[in-house]
Amino acid sequence: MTANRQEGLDPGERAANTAPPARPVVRRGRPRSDRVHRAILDATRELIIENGFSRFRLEHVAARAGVGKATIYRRWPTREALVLELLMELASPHIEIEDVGDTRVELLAATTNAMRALTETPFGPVIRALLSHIACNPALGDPFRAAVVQGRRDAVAHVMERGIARGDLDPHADMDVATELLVGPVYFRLMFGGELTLDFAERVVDSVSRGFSSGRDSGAGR
Amino acid sequence: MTANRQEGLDPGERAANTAPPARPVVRRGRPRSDRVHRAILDATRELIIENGFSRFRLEHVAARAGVGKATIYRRWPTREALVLELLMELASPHIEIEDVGDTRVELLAATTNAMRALTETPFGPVIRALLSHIACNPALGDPFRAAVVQGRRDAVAHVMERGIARGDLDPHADMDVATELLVGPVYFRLMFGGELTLDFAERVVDSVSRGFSSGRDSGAGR
DNA sequence: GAAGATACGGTACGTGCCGTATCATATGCC
DNA sequence: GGCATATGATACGGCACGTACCGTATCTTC
Repeated sequence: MTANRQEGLDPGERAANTAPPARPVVRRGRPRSDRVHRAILDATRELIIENGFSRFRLEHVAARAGVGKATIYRRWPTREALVLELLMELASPHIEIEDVGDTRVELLAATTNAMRALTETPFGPVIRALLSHIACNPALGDPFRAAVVQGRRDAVAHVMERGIARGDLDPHADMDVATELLVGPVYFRLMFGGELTLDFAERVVDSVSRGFSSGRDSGAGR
Repeated sequence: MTANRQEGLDPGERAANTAPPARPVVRRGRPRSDRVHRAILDATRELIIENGFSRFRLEHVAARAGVGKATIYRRWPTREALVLELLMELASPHIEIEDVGDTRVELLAATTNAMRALTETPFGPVIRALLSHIACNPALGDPFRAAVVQGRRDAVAHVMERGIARGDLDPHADMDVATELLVGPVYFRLMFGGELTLDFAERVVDSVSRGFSSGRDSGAGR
């Protein structure tokens, strides 16, 4: 997420594209300060956690970061763009699921990774404050979904494939809803209350693995 | 709005509680107009759906409802309180799950009720806009959880009990995470993208019912 | 039926923050 | 050393906030 803020003066070249715009190799004049960049992102994180997004003011960011307002606007066109960069930065470390050769452990990791990111890192308070905007504002939601959510889906899909290859999972297990089943409950509790504990994660994973159905033929099974 | 016995309580005194701001029954002077109350809530619903919560302006509500701004502030202390009342009003019709004698149908109803409320009624856009506030602001979240979320939990619990009694569900099926498993995926997709279709609901319910595990002993099962 | 109390639609006001513009100064590259 | 750009500061018009008043309308109480 670093090293791409090059608004404005860049001649013609960059359409709003997915690829991080190649920074022009030669750049005359005073270079932008990495210290300023970090200070702004840090202040953004702190203030969102303290006040939520609705009371999040760029003027407060500038004040806390010890920076002029214009310096922020020079780097990010909107406050959504600023917050998106923060969100990506915080989310990226908690996506991947290591192959440890044990399907249950890996399924559990899908749930606990999401859970611990929410409970033990600043990602939790930040995304909590941004849920509505991710859901309502495509400028924030679309890039977030493309990167973070899709990353999680891919990670879960790999776990499922490995589990099926090992014979631990039903080959007909529904990959298309696996992420929803493993991670959805965590976000449900984030929004609507309830403990986010290891015990909860284990119950979720066990239920998803074994299912609710009795052995009988009638009723809940397909 | 229901009459509510409040004796000598000052009308401005009431905390933001589950009940609408009920006035003392005996009240001198001109009474508050129910027509105005409705017009404000209707305008609120329309404007949130049209513009989302972030561009939701009380001045627009006043204009569309044909009402003075002060009239809104006289009834609700903050715009969150106003929107909370709307939210409660919209949520209540989609909670209960009828006993139809068929466990799968009832489990499916737990998921589709939540889903259809989000896709086919104004509840969807409204709660989407309020997710952050519900997650972050106890003044909004606590009453919502107490009424709506707990109501859903109870409904799901009854479905589970009936399913167990019928022999369709494993008596050890984990009630404590059932709501999360059946409804969590729906809210996950509301926030993070993906279709909210009947097919999706059926996949969720079938997966929860049958589980991912193969018949084998190793791996994913408990 | 009169008097008092409160709600009503409307308007004006001070405040806070937005996003932009423009300073003088600082800092790095040639 | 000179140039180009970044930086912190400040000022600006604009919008919506939340409050405080109007004059009027509609109830209850006497």
